[in-house]
Amino acid sequence: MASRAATDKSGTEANGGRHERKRRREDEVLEASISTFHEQGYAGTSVEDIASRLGILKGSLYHYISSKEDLLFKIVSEVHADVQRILDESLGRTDLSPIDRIALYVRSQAIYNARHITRISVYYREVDRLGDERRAVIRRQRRAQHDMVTQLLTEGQESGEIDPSIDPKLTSHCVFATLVWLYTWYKEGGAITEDQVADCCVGFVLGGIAHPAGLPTAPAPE
Amino acid sequence: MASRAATDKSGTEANGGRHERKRRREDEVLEASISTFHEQGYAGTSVEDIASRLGILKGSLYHYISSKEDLLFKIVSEVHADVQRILDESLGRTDLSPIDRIALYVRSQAIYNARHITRISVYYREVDRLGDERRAVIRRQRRAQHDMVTQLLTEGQESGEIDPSIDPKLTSHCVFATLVWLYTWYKEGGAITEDQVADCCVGFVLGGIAHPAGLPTAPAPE
DNA sequence: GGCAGACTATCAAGCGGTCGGTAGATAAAC
DNA sequence: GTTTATCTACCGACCGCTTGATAGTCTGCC
Repeated sequence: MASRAATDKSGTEANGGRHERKRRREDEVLEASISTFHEQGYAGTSVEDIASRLGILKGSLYHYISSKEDLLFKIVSEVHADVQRILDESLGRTDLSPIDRIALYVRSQAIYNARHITRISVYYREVDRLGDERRAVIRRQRRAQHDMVTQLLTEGQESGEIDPSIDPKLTSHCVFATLVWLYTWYKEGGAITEDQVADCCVGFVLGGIAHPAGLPTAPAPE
Repeated sequence: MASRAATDKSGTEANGGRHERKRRREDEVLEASISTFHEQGYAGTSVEDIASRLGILKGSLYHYISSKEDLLFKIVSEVHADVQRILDESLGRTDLSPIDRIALYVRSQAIYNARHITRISVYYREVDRLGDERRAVIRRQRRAQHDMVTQLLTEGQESGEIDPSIDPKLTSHCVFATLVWLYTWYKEGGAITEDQVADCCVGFVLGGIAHPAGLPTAPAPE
């Protein structure tokens, strides 16, 4: 749904491509895992839970997977690739100004997140359940993404579009926050459309980084 | 630390108040649970893990707790009370304008979150592990908090301080996002101070909701 | 008839939780 | 001031159940 397009490479058959069907089943396994991990959490999900969702028994599921953690890693990797693609596509638009690139990125990512709540939720909540090495890999990749946004903010400051007084590193965390947090409150198929959500996020982020228009200084607490 | 003040009600003894010592131990149990839940997640934490952290055996820990879920509920309730207090204190400042109240709230909550990363992390990540009824209670309380911020944003729109084109309901989610997401990236005791974090959050949020043409008193160029 | 895909049976480990028991401090009784 | 009773905090073994994972068997499609 989210990542792979239907690239039929079987020459003769109409539907029953060998590898095609196997790949489709593997996608179903992944999909079932994502839903279950989303609902119950990784540690709270048993392999049997996933198997039940697929209508098979636990032992049968091991025909497709090598371990539970492997499953999580596959999910996280796949989502990461999606997120990276969105980031690359937006930041690669050198025909746009920095702030327009940010707007494009926020909009694209917001819509993706609204459309794939379960994936994003698992991607951000369950990384720590991976083994040490794999977790380190993901963390490094994520830091790279953070650096890309930070760099973009810095460019915007240099070009005079973005408030020069903000800290790009800290602020990019706020940008991610706005986007990621969607998974906790947005309901697919509800009254709020993806576009409304995207508009809200874009407006919030752009306002948060734009040149100050004489904002009031916050009073100190207490 | 976060919630209870030291109210010594033992009349005669200097230190060894009976109930005082028991209460202190209960706090240690809670503290150890918070740390372990934060590091390993609720489902990934065994009761034995917590007991080990306290230097006792699992069976002994049940002298203080009635169940694992009870422990989580106690933590969540305690943190919720803290968060509610911050919200009440900020929104109760009727001497301040709506936008100043928001700024105060964001600053107070940001500092609290930066100071209590582990608590906030557990509070927001592990609610779903509670039983149905308890989860419903917390969810209802949280929605009430959300409504309070939404209401405040609406007031700000009416008073002309806040961009009338934004959706208060959606935007308050963004405000919470900025604050809560802190637990994923801020490190206590690092190079970044709590004040820097708070400044960043306040700036980001105020920018994200401010009137696009600037404040009535300080109109912006462009 | 070969093989993918499902089932059955089983394992060792770990889980939350219970229970009988005890060492030591405290407090009351004599 | 010694004995007796009570309480707190903890131990360590155990129960019933679930877990992730493995191995062997059956079945039906190409």
